Amino acid sequence: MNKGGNAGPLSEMFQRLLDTYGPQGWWPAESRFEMIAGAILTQAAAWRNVELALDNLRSAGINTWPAVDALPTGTLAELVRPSGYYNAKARKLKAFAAHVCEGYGGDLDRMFASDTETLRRELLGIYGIGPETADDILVYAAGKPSFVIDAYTIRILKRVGLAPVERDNYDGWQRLFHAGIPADAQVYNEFHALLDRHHKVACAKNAPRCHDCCLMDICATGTAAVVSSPVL
DNA sequence: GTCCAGCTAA
DNA sequence: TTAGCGGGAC
Repeated sequence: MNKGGNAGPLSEMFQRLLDTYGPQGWWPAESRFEMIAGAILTQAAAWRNVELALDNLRSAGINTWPAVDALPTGTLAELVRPSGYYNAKARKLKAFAAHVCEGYGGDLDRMFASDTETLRRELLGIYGIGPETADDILVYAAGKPSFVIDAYTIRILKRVGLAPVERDNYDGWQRLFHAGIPADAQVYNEFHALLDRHHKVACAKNAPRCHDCCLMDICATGTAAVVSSPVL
């Protein structure tokens, strides 16, 4: 038994990434409202475009869930247009607003008072909140340890040579992290942010820059890529 | 023109 | 399991 799970390959990765890039200071939003709205708006969209949508909401004075609750869906859709899928996303924002307003009088602290698993199930029951968005909200708004899995996370881990014990799906990958890293919201927060950073600077989907990658010596793909094509 | 990518509904 | 939802970057 290793001390607090600190000797496993995931903890090794975390330390390497932290030493290389430093703390990332996530979530990149101005307020808890913008954090949660951003988590919904960033579904299948680049954060750059989400910022344009958040700017529109801010300019329109929409900065609370009761304000979203009171806004017509069509008006909301026009404001969030830059993030794409704007009609669907307006409906999702309205669903979250209705939930927090009708169930908790618009008070997020009251909604987030329950334990991690209870809150996660509750979030997944809201229209438009799937596993990744639920975990974004749990870690970055509620401060609860529920590891965020995204396409970048899975791509980097597969290249390094790690895989879930069970199914190759969201829950399987999340269980891999929960088994290998102590349940600490701050650590989950930082690790996910570092994986995003690593994807941007080194482990991109196409043409990863394996030279000077900080994980090179523990990466199954990187070491092979040096002598062949760097594209997986 | 091609790529990117989470969720719902069927 | 797959189609539909849409924008912006390149």
